[in-house]
Amino acid sequence: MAPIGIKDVARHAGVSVGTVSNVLNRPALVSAETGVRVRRAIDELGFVRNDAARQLRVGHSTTIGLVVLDIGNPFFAEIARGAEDAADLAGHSVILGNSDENANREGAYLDLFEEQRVRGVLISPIGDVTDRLSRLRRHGTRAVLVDRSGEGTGVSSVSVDDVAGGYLAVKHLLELGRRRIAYLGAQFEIRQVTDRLDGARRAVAEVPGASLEVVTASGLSVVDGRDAGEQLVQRPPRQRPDAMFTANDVLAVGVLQAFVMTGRVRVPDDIALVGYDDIDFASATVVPLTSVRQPSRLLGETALQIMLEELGDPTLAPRNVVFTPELIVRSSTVSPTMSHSPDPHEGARS
Amino acid sequence: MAPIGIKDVARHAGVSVGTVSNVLNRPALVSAETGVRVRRAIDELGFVRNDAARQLRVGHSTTIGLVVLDIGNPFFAEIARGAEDAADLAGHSVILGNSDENANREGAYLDLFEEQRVRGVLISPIGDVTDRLSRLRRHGTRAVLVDRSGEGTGVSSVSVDDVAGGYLAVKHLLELGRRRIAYLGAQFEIRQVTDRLDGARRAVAEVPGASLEVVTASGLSVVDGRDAGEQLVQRPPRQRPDAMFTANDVLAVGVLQAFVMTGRVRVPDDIALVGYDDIDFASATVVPLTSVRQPSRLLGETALQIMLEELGDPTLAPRNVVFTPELIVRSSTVSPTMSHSPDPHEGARS
DNA sequence: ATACTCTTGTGAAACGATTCAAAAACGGTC
DNA sequence: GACCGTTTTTGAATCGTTTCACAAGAGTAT
Repeated sequence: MAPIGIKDVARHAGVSVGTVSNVLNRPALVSAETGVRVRRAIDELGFVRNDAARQLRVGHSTTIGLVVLDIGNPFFAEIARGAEDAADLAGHSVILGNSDENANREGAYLDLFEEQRVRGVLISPIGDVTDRLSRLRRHGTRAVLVDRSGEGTGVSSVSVDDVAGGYLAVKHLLELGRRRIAYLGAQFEIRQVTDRLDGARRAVAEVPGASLEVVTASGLSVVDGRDAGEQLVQRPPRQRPDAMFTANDVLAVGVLQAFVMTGRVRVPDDIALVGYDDIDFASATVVPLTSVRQPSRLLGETALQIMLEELGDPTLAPRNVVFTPELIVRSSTVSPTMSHSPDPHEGARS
Repeated sequence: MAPIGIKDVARHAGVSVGTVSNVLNRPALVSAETGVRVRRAIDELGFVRNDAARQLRVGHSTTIGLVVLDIGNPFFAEIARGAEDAADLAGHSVILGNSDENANREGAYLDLFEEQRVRGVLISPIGDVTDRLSRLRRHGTRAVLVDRSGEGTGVSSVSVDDVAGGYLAVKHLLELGRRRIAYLGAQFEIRQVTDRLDGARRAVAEVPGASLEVVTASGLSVVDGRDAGEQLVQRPPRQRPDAMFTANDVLAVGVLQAFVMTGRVRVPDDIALVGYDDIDFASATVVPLTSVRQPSRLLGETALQIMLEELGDPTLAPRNVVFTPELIVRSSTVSPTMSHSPDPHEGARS
C-alpha cells in the first residue's frame, strides 16, 4: 500500500540506496551482476522514480514546456509536432500548454512551468512577455520565442517574416487588379496579426487608388471567420471589398463557409480571398485557398534545437532565426477558368 | 544568484518559514498585517515556489496529464480544449502530451506523468493500456479514458458509440443505393478504427448484394488520405467502390484532395464520401463532407469532470459515459442538385 | 492575580531521490 | 601475506517545501 521508494528497492535487492541510484543514473559504475539484481527488484516491486525528489536534488526538471496560442489551429499543431520530434530524438519530453489566445491562461502556464522548473520554455506569446522570460532565465530556465521575433529583447527566437508575408499576399491581390482590399484580423495585440497588416498596408501604399479596410473579427477561429463573413454579406454589394486577406487560414475557411452557404458572394469573382499559414486543409476547401505558406514544422524543430544548444552552452548569445514565407496561389484568387496560367505549386504537390 | 527560497523570504520579512508557508497555503491562519509583509517580501525577492519540493512533501502534483492520439486532428484539439476549460474552472492545470499514434511515445508520456506523480491522467489510448492504468492507480493516480470505452476494465471512461457511428454512416450510403462500399482506415490497433469498421460491417450485412472492402492507409493524416485516394484513382473505374467511409474526417479531406486534383472521380456521383468527427473544416471542403458528429468538446469536459469527482471521492465506482453520434448529411453523399431534400442541419447551423 | 480560550507564529522533522567522500572488495605483484 | 591500484559499494548530508505539536501573546471571565 505504501508507495515504493528507492529504499524498498535497496532492501529487496540487498544493496544500499546509493547503488540503486547508480543503477538508475550511472549504470557504468555498477557491476553487471548487481545491476541485474537491482533491476529485477525494481520490476518486482513496480518501483517508479519520484521525479519531484529527483528534481529537488538536481535543481531542475528534464522536460521542456511549450505554450502555443491555439492548439485548434493546425499551424500550431504542426509546430508542436516539430518540437516533439526534435525533442524525442534528443531524449527530452515536451509538455504542451494551450493559451487559447487568453493572456491569463498564458500567464498561468508560465507560472506552472516556472514552479515546475522546466528545463526550457518555448512560447508563441500573446502580448509582451520579455520580463516574464527574463525572470525565468534568472531561475536558469531558457526561453525561445516561436513564431515571433525576439530581435532586440535578448531572447532567442524562430519566426517567419510576417510583414513580408502580408506584403506578398496583398501585392498578389493588387496585381490581379483588385483595389478595394479588406484585411480580416482579430486580437490585434498579437504581433503576427499586426505585422501581416503592416505588410498589407505597405503593398497598398505602392498602388495609387488602392484602399485597405481593416475588419475586426471576434476571434481567430473558424466560427469567428464565419461570423465576419456573414456580416460582410449583409452589406450592399457595392460596399463590399473586391478582395480579402485574412490573418490566418482558419479565419479564411470560416469566411468561405459564409460566402458559399449564403451563395451571394462568388470566390474569386466577386471577392478574391487569401489566407495565411497554408495549413493542410487549405487546398481542400470549397474553393482551394491561396495562402502564405510558413515552414510550420521546421519552426518547431528549429526552436527546440536552439533551446538544446543553449542548454548545452548557457553562454551562447541569443539567436534570431527568421524564415521567409512563400505565396501559394490557388483558385480562391485565380479562377482556374481564367486560364491565368495554372497553379504551378498545386501540380508540384500531387 | 543563488535561487531564492522560502527561507530567504522568511528572513527578509522577519518571520519564520512556517509563516511564509501559511501565507502561501492557508492565508486564513495568518494576520492581515503579517500577510502583507510576507507578500511584499515575495515580490521584492521575486520568489517562486519550487513545486518539486512541495510535491515531494504533499505526495502528489496538482496537474492533470492528457495524452491524445493526434493533436493535429482538430477533433482531439477540441477534446483538449474542453478538458482545459473544465480544469480552468476548477483551478487545475492540464498538460498535454501528443502520442502521435505512436505506442512508444504514448508509453513515454505515461512514464513521464507517472514519475511526475500527476494528479490524474486523461488518455485516448492506442492499444491496451489497462495494466499501465492500474499501476498508475496504485500510486494514487486516477485515470479516465477518453474517446474509448473502459467497460469491463474498471476504469472510468467517456466515449462515443463508434459501432453505432459506423453503422449510421454506412446505412446512409446503402439507403442512397450504393452497394460497393469501401472503408478507409489505418492503425487498426486503435479501437475507434475497428469499432467503426464493425458498425459498417453490420450495416452491410443487412443489405443483400452489398459488399465492404477494407482499405488500409499508412496513417491517419491528410497526406495519408491523399495517398490512399490516389491509389484508388489508379484503379480502372469498374473496380472502384461507389461509396467510401473513412475512419476520420482528416482522411476524408485527403481523399477529397486526391479525387478533385486528378479530376477523375466526381463526388458524390462516382463515389459518395462519408467522414467521421465532423470537424469544423468538414463543412468547408471542396465538396462539403457528410460526417458523423461527436460531441468532442463535451467529451473533454466530461472526462475532466469525472476525474475531479473521483479525486474528490476515491471510493467512487468507475463510470462509463457513452454519447451517441449523429449523422450530418452534406453534399459529399447527397448532391444538392439531386434535390433529395436539402440538408436540414446545414441550415440550422448557419 | 489566575485560569482559560483564541489567535498567531515558531521551528524541527519529514518527504525520496542524488551525490560524494570514504570504505570495502578485488586482482595482481613481489 | 603485505602492498598497491582499480573497481564497486556504502551511507550520511542535502535539496526546499509543508506540517504539526507547541509556545507566546492577547483578551476575558472568575
